[in-house]
Amino acid sequence: MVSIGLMGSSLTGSHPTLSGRQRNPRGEGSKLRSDLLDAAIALMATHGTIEEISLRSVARRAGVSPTAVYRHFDDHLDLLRESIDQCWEHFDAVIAGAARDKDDPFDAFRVARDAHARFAVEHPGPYRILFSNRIHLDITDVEFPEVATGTAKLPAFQVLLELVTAILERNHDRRDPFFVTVQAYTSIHGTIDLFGSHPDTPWPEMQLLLDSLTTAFRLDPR
Amino acid sequence: MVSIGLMGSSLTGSHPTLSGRQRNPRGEGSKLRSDLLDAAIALMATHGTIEEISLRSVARRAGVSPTAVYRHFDDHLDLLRESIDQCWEHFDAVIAGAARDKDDPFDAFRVARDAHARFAVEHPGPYRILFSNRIHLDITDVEFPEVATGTAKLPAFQVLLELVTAILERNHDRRDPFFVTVQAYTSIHGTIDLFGSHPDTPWPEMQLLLDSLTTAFRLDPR
DNA sequence: TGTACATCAGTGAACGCGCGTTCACTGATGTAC
DNA sequence: TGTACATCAGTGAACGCGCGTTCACTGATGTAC
Repeated sequence: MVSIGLMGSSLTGSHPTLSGRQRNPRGEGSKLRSDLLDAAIALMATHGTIEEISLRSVARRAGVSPTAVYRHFDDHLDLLRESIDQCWEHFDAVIAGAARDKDDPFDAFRVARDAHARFAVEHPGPYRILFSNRIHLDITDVEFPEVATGTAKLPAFQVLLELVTAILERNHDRRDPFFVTVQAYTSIHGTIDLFGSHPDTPWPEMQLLLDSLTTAFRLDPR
Repeated sequence: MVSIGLMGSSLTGSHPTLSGRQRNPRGEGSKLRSDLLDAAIALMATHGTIEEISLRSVARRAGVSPTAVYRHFDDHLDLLRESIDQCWEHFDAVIAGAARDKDDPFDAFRVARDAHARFAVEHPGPYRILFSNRIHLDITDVEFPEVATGTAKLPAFQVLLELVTAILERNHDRRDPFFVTVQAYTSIHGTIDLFGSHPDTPWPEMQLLLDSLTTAFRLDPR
């Protein structure tokens, strides 16, 4: 197993409704900040939509009054934004952590790919919030802007890109690594997303499907 | 072009805020029903999330008082459910309509695939609402249940399945048509979804990507 | 060593808002006699 | 042909709720003198 730094975090859903909370000692007020972020991420797990996560519900979950939130965040939106950033960090750490152990790029790719899928299966709420197609709609009064999408800062994608580059080199394959990575990345995501959105459809085994995609994109050793 | 039955529907975003509406004549009260569904779908286009579509906003959009909604729908949830069903019908009609014209299964597959992508690009809000991974979370008090997912009634998928079956037969390809269709379907969806959720990333041309996927899955004539 | 005070980590009441839903109603129009 | 009445397509006021945010506050704790 890999040290991914989210054991004990609320992503694992371990501590449910921490109430009976007592005031932080002097100088450690910023602990509430991370408690609130954890609470928000825990709520992602049960809601799967940012819009449903209210400031008050986060405060409630953290065992604190709504007004306390304003000591650490500008407003509701700021709280959500920071929570999502934290969630991305978890995700990226999982992918990068999984790949780090393997020397062989073929192994590393498979492991990273599976880590991506496992994250999505184990944390469907956060995954949905991170990835789910929140499109730029040309309206002016957007209350929930494109918090999740950020400009091209996709460390998990970068990891895959490096691995694919190494694989193509090993295979003396002249295809464009970026293009192939996009193929792989979108396929992995699409598989996960459709499995999640149509759970009643009798899909094939996900592992089988992921393997078949890797083969179709010629990312196996040849 | 294909007759897909959504010209003039609010999916096209044509009529903006129909107010100044006057009472339907006797016996035609059910016109309001479809007006309300149209209004709801129009709001999908600007919101991209069911949770943000309130009963009152739909009524407002249709130029009618909130209480009028109850003449045609049980409650808020019923209204949303029906709207989404209507939206699925639009989508399925687009895919089926696109494929119907072509005799050659290779052509038909490409056209259906592109129609899927075009729908997603042109109607990102509805597409997101239809497809976006609303996972079954094991909580009891779900206010917005799995309206979008329905059990395996995916006519658009069925269309692709038939085309892939025909293609494999033509190519004397012994692979399982269902499995290959899943590969193709998830890849198409994944591409669309990631393009939508990371619009700032400099992805390759979508058409290029879709073609490359078709090739990778060996769905071209050989 | 004692005490005044500043700082820190919060709380609690209150606000205006939009929401889903209820209830009693209005007023035009077709129909039975 | 005239009129009473039922039906239909809605309206408008009111409710209780949770929300984001504001404001003034509380009470424990460290620190300066």
